[in-house]
Amino acid sequence: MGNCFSPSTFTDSSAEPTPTPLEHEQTAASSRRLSSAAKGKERVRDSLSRHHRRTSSFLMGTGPSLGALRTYATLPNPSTALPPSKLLLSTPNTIAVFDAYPKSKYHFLVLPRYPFPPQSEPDSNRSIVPLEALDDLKSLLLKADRRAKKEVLRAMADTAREVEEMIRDEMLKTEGFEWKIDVGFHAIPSMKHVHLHVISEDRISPALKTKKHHNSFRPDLGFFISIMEVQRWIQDDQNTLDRIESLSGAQALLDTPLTCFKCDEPFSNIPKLKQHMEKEFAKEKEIALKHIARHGRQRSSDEEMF
DNA sequence: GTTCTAGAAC
DNA sequence: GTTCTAGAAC
Repeated sequence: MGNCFSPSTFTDSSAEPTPTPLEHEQTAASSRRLSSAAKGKERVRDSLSRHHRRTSSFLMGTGPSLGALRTYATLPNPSTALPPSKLLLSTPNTIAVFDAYPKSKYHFLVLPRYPFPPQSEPDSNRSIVPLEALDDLKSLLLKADRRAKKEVLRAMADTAREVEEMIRDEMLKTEGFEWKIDVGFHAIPSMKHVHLHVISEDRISPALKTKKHHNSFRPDLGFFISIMEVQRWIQDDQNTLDRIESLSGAQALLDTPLTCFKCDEPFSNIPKLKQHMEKEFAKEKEIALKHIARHGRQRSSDEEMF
């Protein structure tokens, strides 16, 4: 696997800079300003409607960054269309991609593909869910039938497990020990197309810059929802509308005061928290490496991981 | 989702 | 004076 897996390459896979033709348009417009008042008004109107189209496309998640996942998920052949710097793996029903702005040392997204064929015929172009049901978790809960929900979530969970194994291999290679990995959804995502985060539990990354970043991945807060919890909702037939209401109410959780989610220590700003997370990781690594030196392994064979 | 930046916090 | 956050723009 080599360094194609290393977090440092994540930054290479980050989204292309947003093209900004606005400046050019304005220059061209101003050079013609005196030629004709009527044409001038026309240009202003054009420019305004272009601006509106662009703004609304961002809000609808079809812009260059907010709509990227939908583009990936609907590719007929992701492994030829996407470079290895973006695509980790693909199956008939799912793909796993590098998060363009990883919030930990390892951070991937698992997406259901569309069309999403039934497991019985993986090569068919038939989809057991409409595309609208794959907009986000809420849409999946509302617009897919129970059987399809379970199938989509199971396919995503299976791929997430595969991604976890790859991450653990890499952890062992680069740090000499393995640490926890979280698998879950954001209650309120900002990118279109339902995506499952597979993220190592260290929160050490240059792209983690704000309180909201940190809070949105806290495993204990409620904004980050483990896939096992979502699968329980469906398995136990819990009221879908109640679950969706709880998702919508999660926005306020992001304003929770900054504390280390491992030891609860409060911090007055992000740089201080980031320093602390480095220390937490160093401490965890030291303990794990000592344990391995003593026992020849990180966990005993009859013990559950973590 | 990120970037940019004004002004709050220090 | 510098650091940092939060809100608007994209």
